[in-house]
Amino acid sequence: MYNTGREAAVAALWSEPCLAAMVRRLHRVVVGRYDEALRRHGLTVAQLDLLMTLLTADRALRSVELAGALQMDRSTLSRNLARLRRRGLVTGGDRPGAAAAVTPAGRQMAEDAAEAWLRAQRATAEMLGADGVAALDLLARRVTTPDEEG
Amino acid sequence: MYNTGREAAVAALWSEPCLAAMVRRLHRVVVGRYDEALRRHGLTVAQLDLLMTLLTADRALRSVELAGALQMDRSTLSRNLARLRRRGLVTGGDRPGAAAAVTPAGRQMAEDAAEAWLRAQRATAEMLGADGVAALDLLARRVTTPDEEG
DNA sequence: CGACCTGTGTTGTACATACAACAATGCTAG
DNA sequence: CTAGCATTGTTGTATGTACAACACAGGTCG
Repeated sequence: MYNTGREAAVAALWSEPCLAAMVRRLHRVVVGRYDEALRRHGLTVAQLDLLMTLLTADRALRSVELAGALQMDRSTLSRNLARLRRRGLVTGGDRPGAAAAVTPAGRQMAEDAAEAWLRAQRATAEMLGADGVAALDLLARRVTTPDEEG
Repeated sequence: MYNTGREAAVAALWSEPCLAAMVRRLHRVVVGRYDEALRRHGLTVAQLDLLMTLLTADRALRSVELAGALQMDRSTLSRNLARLRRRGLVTGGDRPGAAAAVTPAGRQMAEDAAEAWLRAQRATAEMLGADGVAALDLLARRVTTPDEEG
């Protein structure tokens, strides 16, 4: 008999829940909550994440390092950074070798959004449950590439 | 002393890892893997998910039901569906009350992609580990709204 | 029968994301 | 000092996502 691979794969596709589908659903639900909470502060959770990554880094980061830290594509980071730059929330990072930095205005924006962020953080933790938060921690570690810097 | 809320929130923002940031990172890494595996078959994992949701549903679904099942916005589903419709992979779902259905071509596309999907599924399971997969299962359940149909 | 309302799908706009291709920078070798 | 070259940032294009606002049924009530 001629088969195997394909038919087994088709059977699995029909019967096994797709891990990516689970991740996408989780993403829509969780990110949606944060974005809703942050909306009136004029930030998305993606933008806040970028700002906080820069603010809490132990040194100034170039674009490529920031992209590596966040495990996102250079081009994605370039556009995210450009949006914040246009609004005066970050400077630099727009030339090879130039580090990016959060401006005082950017820091102010982040701090002004802290309360809304914390409400979303708490509400989400409650939705997920303590074991859910632990599960997410585990997954985040599993997908995080150890940064190779010294 | 005057404070509390705001300063505590700012302190938390600086010290607590953001759950949404973890979810976003997980999303980028996992979905990226599936999309890469599926690319040469002309499908994204989002599209495959949509097709399989329709194919495995126990009855024909209208757009609003499909959006509910996937917990995504009506407008998002409308565009995703429109892309597949333009390629002849689904029909219907374009008028209030009209159910959407996968065409034979759409089904063929999904089945042709099954092996690539399964490779990504297995590789991802290995990356996450058995406990990671269980963790993701738990999270998916926690964010899934029980559909209220009867 | 016709005028509303309600629910459903689409469209305008904006953001997040990635791949491919391009541009700009800086280093290195000659 | 200049010509390559590798690295890094941007841009073109496409998808996925959501909110607001609009368009389009279908049902109800007068």
